[in-house]
Amino acid sequence: MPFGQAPLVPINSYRKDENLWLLPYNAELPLDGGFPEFGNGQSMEIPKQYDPKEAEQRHYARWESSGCFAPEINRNPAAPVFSIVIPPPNVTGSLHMGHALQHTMMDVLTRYKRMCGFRTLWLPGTDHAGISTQLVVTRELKKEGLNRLDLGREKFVERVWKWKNESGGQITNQMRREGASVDWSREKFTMDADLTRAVREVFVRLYEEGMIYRGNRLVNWCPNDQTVLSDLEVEKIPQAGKLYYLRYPIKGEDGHVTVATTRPETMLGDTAVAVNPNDSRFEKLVGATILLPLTNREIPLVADEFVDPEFGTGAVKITPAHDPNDYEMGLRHDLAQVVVIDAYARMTEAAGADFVGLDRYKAREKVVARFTEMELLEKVVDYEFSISKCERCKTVVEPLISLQWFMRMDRLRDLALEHLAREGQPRFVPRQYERVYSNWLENLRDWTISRQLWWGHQIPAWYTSSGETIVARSYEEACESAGTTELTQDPDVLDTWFSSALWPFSTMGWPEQTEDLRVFYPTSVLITARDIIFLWVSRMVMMGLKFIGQGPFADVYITGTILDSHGQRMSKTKMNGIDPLDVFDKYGVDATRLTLASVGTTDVRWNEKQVESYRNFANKIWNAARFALMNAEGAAVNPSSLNPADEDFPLQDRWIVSRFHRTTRDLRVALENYEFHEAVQTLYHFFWDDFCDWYIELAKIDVTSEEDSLRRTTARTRLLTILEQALRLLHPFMPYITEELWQRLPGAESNLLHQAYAGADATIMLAAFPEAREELIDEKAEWQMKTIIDLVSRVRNIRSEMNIKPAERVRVLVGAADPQLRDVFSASAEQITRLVRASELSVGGELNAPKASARAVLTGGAEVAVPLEGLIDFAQELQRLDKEMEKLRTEAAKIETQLSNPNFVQRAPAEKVDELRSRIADIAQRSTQLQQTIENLQ
RNA sequence: AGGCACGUACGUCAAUGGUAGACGGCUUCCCUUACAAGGAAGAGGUUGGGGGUUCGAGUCCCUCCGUGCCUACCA
Repeated sequence: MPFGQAPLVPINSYRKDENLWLLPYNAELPLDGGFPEFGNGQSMEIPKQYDPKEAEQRHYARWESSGCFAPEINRNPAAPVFSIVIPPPNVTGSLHMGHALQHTMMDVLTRYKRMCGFRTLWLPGTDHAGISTQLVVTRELKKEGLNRLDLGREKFVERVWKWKNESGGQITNQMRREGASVDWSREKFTMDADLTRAVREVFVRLYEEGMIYRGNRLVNWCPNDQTVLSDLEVEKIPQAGKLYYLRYPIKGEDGHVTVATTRPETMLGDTAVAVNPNDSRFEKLVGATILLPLTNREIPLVADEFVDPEFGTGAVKITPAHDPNDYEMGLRHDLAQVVVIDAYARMTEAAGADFVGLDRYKAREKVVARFTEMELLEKVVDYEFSISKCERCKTVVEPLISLQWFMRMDRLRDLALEHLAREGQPRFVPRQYERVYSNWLENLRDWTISRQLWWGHQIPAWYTSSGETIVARSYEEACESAGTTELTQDPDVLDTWFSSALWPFSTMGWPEQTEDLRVFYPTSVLITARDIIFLWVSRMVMMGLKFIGQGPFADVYITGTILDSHGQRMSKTKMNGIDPLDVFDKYGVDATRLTLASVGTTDVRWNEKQVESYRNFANKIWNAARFALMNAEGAAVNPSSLNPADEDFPLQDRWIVSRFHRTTRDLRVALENYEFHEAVQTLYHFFWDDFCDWYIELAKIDVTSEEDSLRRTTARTRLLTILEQALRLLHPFMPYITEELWQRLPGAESNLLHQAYAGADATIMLAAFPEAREELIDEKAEWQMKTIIDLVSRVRNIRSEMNIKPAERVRVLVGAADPQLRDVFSASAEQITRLVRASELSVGGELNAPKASARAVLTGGAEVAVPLEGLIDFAQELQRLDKEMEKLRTEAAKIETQLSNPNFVQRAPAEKVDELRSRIADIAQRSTQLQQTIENLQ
């Protein structure tokens, strides 16, 4: 069971008002029926604290089974398309922070576009992960005292499938917990029959075009995993080592040449010594013959530009069979390749009778000992260099000459570079990765695609008894082509990344020209981590261009990395990983998603406090909804109630509508530009600051009125409607809590769905994402509210600074010369009175306050006074006003400096200059009034 | 060795070249019937150092210092 049933936890048992209200549906989870029924419009008891587990258990199965995730839910044939293919996690994997991060972003976009009415597909699946999976099963066998050779290939592969079917893919259940709105009906696995078919098709076509070939090359070999590795699967690790200076005698002379090496044991396979042709020290020696110690071989001294005269002794030993550079040089000089190390990193017979069978490191000691005996070891110095290790098992890789399959990359590379140059695709976010990507492509070398494993796509090449190679789509086709059934298939499998490279189109049915391929390819965006730009992103681009003729995605978004709290990378070996499932349990999925969505493209340290604050935000949403629902009688969600053209539209309503549309606009822009952090900030502040702190407080008087009036119903309707709209904005980020609350709102029904989903079950995930209506962004209302907020804040500041107890009522006097301003204050007098806890609020043209008052000057020139007869400490008040004055002076000084600079006035945009002028005017007016106030006090 | 990124409040991070912000933490006050996982009011910054471009630089350029990451065929 992926997510266990959470027990009901008594809420906050220490609290005096502990409530044990139970939701009507606690006894049974509605997993079988429709969406839970909530009392539409009837008042109901709702817990004070949000329990995320409740909602998390309730909705996912419902969404999935009612087909909400599948693009078919969209009934609009002309709908625009949005598609993403998931970077397939390893089938052996379990969810880690990196997945959770990427999935959150993909889900946010997918849910957003779906609500916008797009035909939306997010296609899930897993990767067969060749080596990892084979190792997992091998370990399992080991516990039974078996190894894979005991079973044989066929049985072993069967066993891996069994493992895959039983234990693989736990990550898919974890993704359900995340709320990922992927279309499970299209789930793929890289070794599914149809994907295997695509793999073979690609292999055969590339082979036929000469882009796949088999040959002997020096490759990276892992002596532990017994397989070849591509360059990208090898990691270079700096390491303290030694540099050995070995003397090689020169034939026919007394002298010797000294070479420096980090790997003395390879000298047994040397077939030359090389020097730089321009190195005068060795000029006479080029062409000489060297007597290679410990062997009976004579080797030439050759000249090659590659040799750096500055390094070591200027003379280099050449071992073409065991070093990549030497290999290349060997080809240039037609040198013999003497293989002295085998696949198990042991010395071969060619290394000589004294060394055969020795491990490479034992052989090293022995070579060094012999050189010492013969007095041919000149010196040994400490030396730091990079050593190549197998990325997976950390064994030191051995360069070996081996018969493998390779893919020529030159033409594919050119396709990708052209795609970038001509169409600017893929577009990388952030931009700088474009260069990383293109630089890598430019230096691309052939790709070793065969692996000596059993688990994977076996190479579709067969050999006849006479050694002929047949590459075909199937055994049958191969037989036909060979004219015999006596064929042996190549035992190797393909690099896992070969099938991954085809993922964006193989998952959509290619090579068939399917409807999915036509509709959903190319995909809209790829969201992934930067470490697979080369391994995966570039290869998908090349394959997509080659086989479909179009790049696989328009945009590539590269996420940052989540580091641990000390700034270290999270890793299994370091045991410093944070398990996203633990975070879900502790703070809820929605809060975790908000945290993750706030991670941009740079690395961030994991900060649990951040999750906690978003958990609090979820609770805030819950309680705002709780308030609305507790006061919902007689009202229901009604979008047409938010038309400010209607009469009787109080300031707070005009204002919140304006803020809402501004928020919607900013949010949409942020999402379209992948500015997730910006999007979250925008939502957070709209909901908490605008909606909760001000709108609800201002609307409270009407909404909670005892009397059943039209005014009350209207206020309630608007509150519910704004809330409903806000939940829609939040939904892509916080799918669970928004659905949970939405389902409870009276009037939240199928008529709110986007028209593309007409007829579907009512769910917020199919509700229309709000449109930003510019004409409803009301600058005047926002300015008016700003003055009210300013007034309220000033009075509160006075109360706080004067130590007036919260319970104590004060008189508040406002003087405003501007009649419009007076109207604004008067119209909202009731609300202001409540917010500043005043006994009385009077608004007049000028301020007639007793001397013993605390005062403040507002933006726009209004003044406010709080009479504090007997309470006021004049010295303290003076200090407070001085501080205020100081603030104004500092600000004024800054602006003055700018305005007094003739260059600024001349060259800055007029708009900017005007802005500063009006600000300075406002400050000047306030300063004058403040100064007057201060003088009156003295 | 090259390349890229980063360095901003006590912490973690934001800021199309135009008034440096958020969240957490901290101080003071408040269990005010949506929410103490809350409310109100505050304190806290020469944006790593130095130079330059610009009317104006956290932002662009140079340089130095620190920190990460990636690429590379110096034995």
